[in-house]
Amino acid sequence: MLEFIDESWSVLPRDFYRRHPAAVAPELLNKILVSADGRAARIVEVEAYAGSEDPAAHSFRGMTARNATMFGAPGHLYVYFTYGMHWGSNAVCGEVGEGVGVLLRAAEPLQGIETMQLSRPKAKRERDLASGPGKLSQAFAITRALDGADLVTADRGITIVDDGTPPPSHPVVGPRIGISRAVELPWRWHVRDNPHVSVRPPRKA
DNA sequence: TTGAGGATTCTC
DNA sequence: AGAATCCTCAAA
Repeated sequence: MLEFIDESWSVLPRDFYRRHPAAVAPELLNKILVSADGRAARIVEVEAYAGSEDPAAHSFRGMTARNATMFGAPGHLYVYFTYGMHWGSNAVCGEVGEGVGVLLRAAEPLQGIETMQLSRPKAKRERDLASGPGKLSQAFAITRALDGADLVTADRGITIVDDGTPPPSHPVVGPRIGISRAVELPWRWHVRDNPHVSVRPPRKA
């Protein structure tokens, strides 16, 4: 099921994910999310969610029907639904039972851009395609059907690869977005000055 | 069974 | 700044 991966790309191995999400998250920057139908986008913004130690995590109060995937093996995709209309995509991290992961918040489209545009009819510009967790999921047509997909074996046609681009040496680090608890933890990382991150720099006064 | 709130996006 | 929109889960 890995025929759709470029020869020069290497799929991230299971052990890459088998760590604390705050360690995995910054290393996911500059990796590439790839789907079997030709979509590819460089990950430029991520957030860590740390299970029972993190009041902002879906998994903070233990396993439920919704977050069960988070408590499974690392390297799988945890997909959640929120605000009555949006999907969010995470890479499960840590060990089985920990309920930790990294939210993929934004990506820079590289391939299959026309397909992404079809999935995101409201996007006016390329930087609107995946510059937010809901947009990223929509650009890749990620819904509940992909919850639990194995990113390492690409069993459902989605994976994350390394094309040799290292993570940024000095990513921008700061508090997470859209949460009401544990707002102080600096668990959001993004590529500096990248126009595809979810929060645009404020215009100069 | 109920209802409050949500790891957001879009438009005004 | 406010609406959209419906799933989820804790509580009763």
